[in-house]
Parts: sequence; C-alpha cells; structure tokens
Amino acid sequence: MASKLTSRDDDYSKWYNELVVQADLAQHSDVKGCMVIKPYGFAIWERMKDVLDGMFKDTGHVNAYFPLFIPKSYLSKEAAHVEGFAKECAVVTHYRLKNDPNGEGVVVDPDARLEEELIVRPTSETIIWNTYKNWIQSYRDLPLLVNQWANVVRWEMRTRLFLRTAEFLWQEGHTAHATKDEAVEEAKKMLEVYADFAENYMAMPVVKGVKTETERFAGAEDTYCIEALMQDGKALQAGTSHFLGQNFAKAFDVTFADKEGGKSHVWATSWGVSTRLMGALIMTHSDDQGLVLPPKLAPIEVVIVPIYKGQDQMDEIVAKCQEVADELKAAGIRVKLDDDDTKRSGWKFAEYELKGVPLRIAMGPRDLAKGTCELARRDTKTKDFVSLDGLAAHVRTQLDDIQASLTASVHERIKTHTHVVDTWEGFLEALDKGGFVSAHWDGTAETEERIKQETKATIRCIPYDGDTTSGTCIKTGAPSARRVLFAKAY
RNA sequence: CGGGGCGUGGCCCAGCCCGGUUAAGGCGCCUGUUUUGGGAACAGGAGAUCGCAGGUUCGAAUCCUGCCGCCCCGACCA
Repeated sequence: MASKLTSRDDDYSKWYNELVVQADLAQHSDVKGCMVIKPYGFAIWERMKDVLDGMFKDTGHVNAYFPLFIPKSYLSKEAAHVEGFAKECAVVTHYRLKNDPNGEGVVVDPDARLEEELIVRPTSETIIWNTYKNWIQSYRDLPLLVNQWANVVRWEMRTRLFLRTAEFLWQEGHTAHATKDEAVEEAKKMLEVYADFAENYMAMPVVKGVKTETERFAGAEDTYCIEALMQDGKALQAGTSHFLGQNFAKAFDVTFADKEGGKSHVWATSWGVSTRLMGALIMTHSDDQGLVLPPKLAPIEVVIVPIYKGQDQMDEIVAKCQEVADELKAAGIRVKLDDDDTKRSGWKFAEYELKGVPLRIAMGPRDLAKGTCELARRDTKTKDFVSLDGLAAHVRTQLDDIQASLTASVHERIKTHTHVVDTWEGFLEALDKGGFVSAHWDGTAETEERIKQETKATIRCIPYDGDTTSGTCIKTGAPSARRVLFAKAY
C-alpha cells in the first residue's frame, strides 16, 4: 500500500488503473476481462444500488429476476437487436464435463451437447419479452414496471476495470405500456432519475440528451442518455434509457386487449446503469493522493483515528473516540472508529486518504485535555481543530459542504470545458483542449462517421437544453437544425 | 484481430544477453524489543516444483522449439 500513485498529469490512464487496485476497489481476475470487486469497492456499489433501488421503487417499479441464459433463437427475433449484440456473446454449448480419458483433469463431454445453444445474457430484452407475452393480456395488466439487478456478459475485445469488463453488474428496467406517449414518458422519466442520482448522490452533474441514430441502442427507437465529463476531458456515457417502440412487442407477439376490445401491441422501454458508474465516480473526483468520494455514497463518511502512546493512554483515548463514534452514529452518520493497534496513525491517515473517506477525525492526548479533535477534509486537504461540543452537527455541515463543493466543481468543469465552435478549425482546436464541443451537424450518419474517423470524436448526444438555433454543419457546410454535443469518449 | 510488454514466495521485482554450489532484494506475514500527533526501527523467522510441455547439456530461471495466460496501445463497444 506504500507505493505512490502515478500522477494524473503523467498518465491519466495509468493513474486510474493503479487507483482502482491500490484503493482496494477491484482487481483483475485470472479470467480475461473479468474483475473481482473487492469488499470496499462493493460497499460503494451497494450504496449506489440501495439509493437507485429506492428511487426505482419510488417511481412505481418492482424488482424481479430473469434467467442468466437465453435460448439462441430468442436473440434473433429482433433483427437490429441481434445485429448489435451477436459479436460479443458468450455461448453455452454443453452441460457436462467428464474425466479426461487421457488422465489429465476434466474435458467437455461431447455427448452432452445442448440441442439449442444458450447465450449468456448480454442484456435481457429478449427473454423478458418472451416472458411478458404471458403476463400481459389486457390493458389492466399495464403498465408493467419491472426492474432487475443482475450480471450480464459482453465479450469485449478490450476491457478496463469498471469502465468496460466482460462481465458487469447492472440493473435493467423493462417496462410495458398501453400507449406510445406513456412509454416515451417513462423512458424520459427514468433518465431524469439517473440524472438526479448522478448529480445529487455521485456529485457528478451530467448532460441529458438523445442519441443520434447511429449511437442508439440496438432495437431502440430512441435512446436517451446522460453524459458525464471526466477530468481528462473525455466523456463517459453514464446511463441510458430507451424507448423501444413496439419492436420487441412485435418480435415476441405481446399484445393486449384495450378497453374497446381491440388488440394492440404494447409499447416498451428499457433502461440501465452499471458498475461503470463506479469508474465514473472514481474518475470524476479523485486526485493524485487517491480516491475522493462524495459523502452520500461513501461507505465510511467519517473515520476516527485515535492517537496515543502506551496502553493506558490508548484505553482512555479509544473510550473517548468510541463516545464520539456513538454520537455521530446516532446522528445518522456512517462512521468507523479505527482502533486497530497494529497500524500506526500515520499509516491510517494515508490509507483513508487513498480510500477517499470524506472526513477524518484524529484525537490524541492534547485533544482529550482540551475537549477538541482534529477534523481533516479529504477534498480540500484542510485540517481544523474543533470542539467536541456540537461535533455531530458540525460534521453534518462539513459533509454537506463537501458534497456541495464536489458537485459545484464538476458543474464548473462542464461549463469551462464545453466549447462552442462554428468552424472545422475551431472544432479541431476545441477537441485538443478536451471536453464537450457544441457544434452544428448536418444530421447525416455519413458526416457523423467522417468526423469520427478523422477525429475520434463522436456525437455524445443531442442535448435537451442545447442551442436550438439553426446554422451550418462544421464539416459539410450543409444546413443544420441545431447544435449537438461532440466529444472523445470512453 | 494487429502492435508492444510481462509471467520468478501473498505482492513488486533482480538475475537471463554471457548456463555452474543454498535464486538476490523490497513490501507484506510471524516472534520479540523499543516506538507511536503523517505510511516506525532493530533482531530473528516462515514462505519458490522460476507460467506449461518438450529439447540441447555433465548441469537450465538462464539456450532452442512449441503452447498457455495476463496486461498495455489500437480497431469494436455500455
């Protein structure tokens, strides 16, 4: 743990990889592209999950669980969908092993070949819609608002811890509605939930918008997204919500009887966020000393480190620290008292900084005499001596302040790193500086592709609250209805 | 799939080019003593079929052949 992190300026990518491992969030497993999420990393994910799950429930959704395996034939029922996912599917072909007749270990039993191969779900639309077919008969069964927390597998060529792993954890909401308007409204509503979560819990304000046709989810009619901006100026798609039209209802023949006795196909949405949010969280706030966590998602909001010499002093100080811990806990603050006698205080300071704990309280003999403690902020690295009287209220204020200040700095980052340009030269310059580039585009996939080929920048979204005055495309000079947001992305 | 790198105690790695007693060092771990307000010091100790399989040789971590795995950079993608 003693090794220093590579600085962000030296190599942002290396910094990220080292941080994830050194802060004890995750590690590479022996399986290519798959990670082990370690307890501390998982604790953060659990916080995210708990908060999001509450938000889904508050918007009327319920949880269910669908199988990991999808019959191969299901996947091909929606043409665009299979097209989008076929290249990255793990396939189960056998169901049994046997002892190797040549003596070494086990081999796949060739007699145990599945009649129809099973696909390890890359997403669950197909198996869910195949199930919904039997759940939905009447308008009375609608809307159907179901979410599932699950793991999915996408056989990516190139992976990075949290940002893109072959297996990842996520939630996927799958809803069915009687009308198009209601489904569109649902898709947009869930995007708002994601944006709310990103800004108010992750302290990561995002840009909300709609994807262009080429960036759309395979099988969707519209993909709404939240786009975040990382410290290195690259964008990260942090969540998507899809209006699926009647595509899956038609592919799986899901119809309902309406009030008038007619039969119609239902309208669908799906929406998801994944452990990629962990990567977003890490890259958004952390610094060269390690992780910086927003209090609302920090598994530990305050760590208390006792400082002492000798057993007697230790007993006395730890007892006082325990009192403080109890007081903070009673005030609803997630607090950890680290009274581990085998680690020295200096070691603990460095360790909790690396792990991004927002506030640290240190208490030693001098504090005990004065009725004070040292309160250190992770985000600003400032330290103050504060009275133990009214400490819980003070800590609460500080935590709120950290949350607000992290949020504000990301707002500022987006503001200062969104460049409005009107010429191709200006566009290239802006891309060099990093961040979002607001520019006119002629609306064609060809131009979008050309720009991507030449600059690696993609249209992140057509932002909700962007500039809607018309102009001319930066690449072709053709008329453009409005500005869109470009960026180089993860 | 193309390019690069790496596989040596739990972790980081030296040694390999130029083969030769017991495979070096650091972190971590165990025991003890002194320490303790910013990653402690000293002493002792445990821990390795050098990725796998062949080959060359009196002798292989080191040379040769083949294979496997992972990481990084690109194309593809959440």
